[in-house]
Amino acid sequence: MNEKLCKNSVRAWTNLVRTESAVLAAVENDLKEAGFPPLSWYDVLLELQKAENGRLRPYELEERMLLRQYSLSRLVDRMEIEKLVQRERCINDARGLHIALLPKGRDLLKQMWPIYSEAIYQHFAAKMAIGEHQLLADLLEKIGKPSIAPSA
Amino acid sequence: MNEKLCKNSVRAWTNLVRTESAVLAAVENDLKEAGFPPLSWYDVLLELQKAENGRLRPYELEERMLLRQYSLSRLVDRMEIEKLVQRERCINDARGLHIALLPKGRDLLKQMWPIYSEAIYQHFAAKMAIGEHQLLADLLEKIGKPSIAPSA
DNA sequence: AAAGATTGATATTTCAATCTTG
DNA sequence: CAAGATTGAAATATCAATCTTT
Repeated sequence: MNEKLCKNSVRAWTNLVRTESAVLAAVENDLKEAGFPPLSWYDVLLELQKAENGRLRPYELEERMLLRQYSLSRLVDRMEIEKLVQRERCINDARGLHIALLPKGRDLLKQMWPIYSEAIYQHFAAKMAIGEHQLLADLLEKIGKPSIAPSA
Repeated sequence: MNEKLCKNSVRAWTNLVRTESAVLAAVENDLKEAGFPPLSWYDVLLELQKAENGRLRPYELEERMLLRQYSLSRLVDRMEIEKLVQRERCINDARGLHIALLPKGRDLLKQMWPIYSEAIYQHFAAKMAIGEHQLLADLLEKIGKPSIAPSA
């Protein structure tokens, strides 16, 4: 152990990594069995749909999806081939692009949700009591935020 | 949404995936900056150390680490090259192997823990209040278990 | 045929440049 | 030079087939 970490901290950490991995694999598997692409594709489409005008700059997508630049660049390559999204030159800043959601991408989003939501329910939500969903959501949100006031 | 999923269920799911990904990336980054191999190497070494005689069958490691057979096979290849572990023929069952922890692997485990535990503390444990560590650990454990009595 | 494990071919991710514009 | 984005080469992960033993 470590002077700063108690048994429950380590147990929480281990469970976070193992549980996420197991549930995510189960959900991805359900999507694949239904003939759908990976969750990362869904995430791109969803972020674009939530955005104003159905388009975002690559760096905005990277921030929201926690991806590296080069990962996203190649993900967009594949999605562009399938006509789900489309790169567009940016007017304000000639260094940049917009990634735009295409109709086929909007359709895929709609088709995937029934399978995806059922998988989330089966492999994740159904395991907890009602109040625990909010409890878990709040706890995890806390972990994502800075722990202490940023020092100079 | 979906008739079965409420807003908090979806929020919990999203936070689980995003938070795990962000914290894991931060921890992996600290290990790499200290010149250490990825966490998956640590996990293999730790499971072997916890096991009787410091050795396990590949399929036992796969179960404990949630890896596919072929992933582990190649992971062990790399670790064997570094003399951290060693494959040994299995006496009882000639189809199988044992993977044995070597002294160099035991040392690496010891050297990595200070960096690893500090990273868990900084990026994860320090974000929560004392009682919340156990709360989170228990909640996540629940999700890993079967939801209903298995039907026939 | 099933269980334990590995391997060839392919897809994806990662690192380290690279290119273009602000 | 820094920011936005991409790319070649190398590392890793995945799928499907394979091999050996039960």
